Amino acid sequence: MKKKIKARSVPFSQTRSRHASETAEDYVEAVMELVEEKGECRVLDLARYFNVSHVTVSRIVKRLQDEDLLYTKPYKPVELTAKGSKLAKRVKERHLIVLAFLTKLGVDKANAEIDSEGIEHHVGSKTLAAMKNFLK
Amino acid sequence: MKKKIKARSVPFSQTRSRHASETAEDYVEAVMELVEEKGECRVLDLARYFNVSHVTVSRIVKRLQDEDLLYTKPYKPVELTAKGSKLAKRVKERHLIVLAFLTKLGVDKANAEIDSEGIEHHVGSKTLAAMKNFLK
DNA sequence: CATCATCCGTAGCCATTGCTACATTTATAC
DNA sequence: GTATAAATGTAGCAATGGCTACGGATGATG
Ligand SMILES: [Mn+2]
Ligand SMILES: [Mn+2]
Ligand SMILES: [Mn+2]
Ligand SMILES: [Mn+2]
Repeated sequence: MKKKIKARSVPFSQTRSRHASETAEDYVEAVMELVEEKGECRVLDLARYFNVSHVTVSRIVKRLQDEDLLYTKPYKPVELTAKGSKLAKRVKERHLIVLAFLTKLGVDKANAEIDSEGIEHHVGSKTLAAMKNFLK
Repeated sequence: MKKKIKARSVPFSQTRSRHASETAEDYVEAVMELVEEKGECRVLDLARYFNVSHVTVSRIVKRLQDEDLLYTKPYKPVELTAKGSKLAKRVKERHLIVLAFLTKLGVDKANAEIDSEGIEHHVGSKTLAAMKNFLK
């Protein structure tokens, strides 16, 4: 009889799917923060924020506008749509929970900020609930 | 005076860098596990493991061979190099710690397996140490 | 209002990771 | 040994997200 190989395809498929939404999540969160801090969010603000070129930002903003998450016009600031704003709030809340969780776990601020920026996108509802519970 | 925008580029740069190593990490870990479980690791084993086509696997194996992590010849099994084996052990150990950590935190097995597959690549040495400490 | 610096768009390149379709090699069955 | 099945390779396409180079638009300065 053939040896059974443990099915591991589900976690990998889920991880790929999460990576596919990662850019959208980071961008709407960034736009929300930049609008709060500066009053408006320009392409170059996002480029500096993410440390990428303005070309990369411009193309991604266009795609997210097609997905109805962002709104902009040529040479105008980038704004959140209603859908984008809703997503941004969810994403930011999750990010803050992950950051607070790592901090309470004993990770220093700098490393908690670095690691939470990646971890946030891989935290499902069950894990998020467990983190919230730990924080109480 | 212009409002100071908090510098957030470091976490994003680090996250991009971690994503760039993610495929290599997952592949060497998979090869190690498949060799352990089946005796050898074929291209199609990896395709089923990751739930991607054999073409995707074949191209990635070629790249990782160039990076001296894997070794193979046409129509032959895929093997780990010394460098790949060393990386696989580190990666698998980290993965197991993250999985055990989530489980101890109260996350069910299925979700812990899904989330840990993505989270593992964003856990730095400080966070890993904090998780290990929590497990004690 | 003319100039200049800044911001932004476009063209075009690359790497990575997905895919289907088809060709070839290897292993299995008869 | 030959036919068939399975595994692997190759060709070629798409989406995403990096980049540089260049040119046009916008806004500030004088
Ligand atoms: Mn993030
Ligand atoms: Mn974030
Ligand atoms: Mn993984
Ligand atoms: Mn990730």
